[in-house]
Amino acid sequence: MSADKLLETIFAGNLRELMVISYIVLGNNAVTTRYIERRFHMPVQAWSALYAIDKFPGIRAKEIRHLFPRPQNTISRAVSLLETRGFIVQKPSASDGREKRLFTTEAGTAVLADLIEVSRQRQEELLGPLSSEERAVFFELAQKIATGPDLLRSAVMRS
Amino acid sequence: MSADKLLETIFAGNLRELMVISYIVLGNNAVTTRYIERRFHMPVQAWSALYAIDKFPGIRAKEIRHLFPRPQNTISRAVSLLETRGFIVQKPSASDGREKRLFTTEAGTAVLADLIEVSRQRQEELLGPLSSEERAVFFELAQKIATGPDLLRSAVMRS
DNA sequence: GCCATTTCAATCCAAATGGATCAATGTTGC
DNA sequence: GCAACATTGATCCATTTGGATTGAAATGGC
Repeated sequence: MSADKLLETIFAGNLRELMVISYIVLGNNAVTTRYIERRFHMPVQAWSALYAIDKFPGIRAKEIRHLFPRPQNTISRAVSLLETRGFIVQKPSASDGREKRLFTTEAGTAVLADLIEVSRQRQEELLGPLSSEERAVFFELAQKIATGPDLLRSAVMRS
Repeated sequence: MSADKLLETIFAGNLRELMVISYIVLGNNAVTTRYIERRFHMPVQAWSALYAIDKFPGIRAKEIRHLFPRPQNTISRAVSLLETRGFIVQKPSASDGREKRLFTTEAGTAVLADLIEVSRQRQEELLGPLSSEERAVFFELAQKIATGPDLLRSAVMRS
């Protein structure tokens, strides 16, 4: 059966919304992850962390998790990698000795500019099928889902 | 800074669409993946494969990749796990000795029913913030993105 | 002030991942 | 018909992952 036919059937089932989201993300990740690793020699979570640190100078590692919900040690390693590369510096927090405040360096800002530009282009490509009105609607609805009460905590799938 | 404030800022940036999609998926995966592993003792890609095999009896391993774009060996291992568990059987294709046609067993169908039910409930939970009209629009737009020409092949991020 | 508890981030290590290779089978060109 | 090439799916193995633990620092109860 052709790929199109397979997709059409899956996207007509009960789980269509989960399926379509999963498909978009698996498909996009295959492209994006490999590219970023090849060109920038860092895992995606490192660039995510760099983006967060640049947007919020002085952010703490644990706060990055609020933006990119990944395991704690993943962030820890990403931060450590960014520091090794000289893209960020860590300054112990004045108010709490356990915390480290994170800041981008000039080198970090420079590499981030490239990362952002290529990501922005990729975003245009990905959303190419939508008109600008559709795109705005899509974002609005996705934001509602993202900020909904049950995204991170499920009653159905409670652990 | 509060988690809400952080998100608000990120969702106001240039990369807002990528950020919101990434946030939804990372957040949902943290919940879903752990639950499925604990309750069903299988990785997510195994249940995806089971779902595909049940929807398309006789599907080949390579075709599953069209539905769930994962590395080939990931599918291969998932299929092997499902067979070990007795959830599927493999029958060598009559027309091509390399191919194996995949079929669910009764045990496979039974466990899949539970998986589908809990996934459907999770889907309702996740999409709870949307009205049914919004939900239909969201799906339609997501499907456009999913079936767009550049999802799996990027000009910007060509490897 | 002191001990128990909590919180932050680093590290440990068993398990999973995925790019690369391989073996088996099919297809093509001649 | 056969040699070169392509395709399917399994396996290899170096790297990554993430749950669990640890260590260090802060907080709370009394």
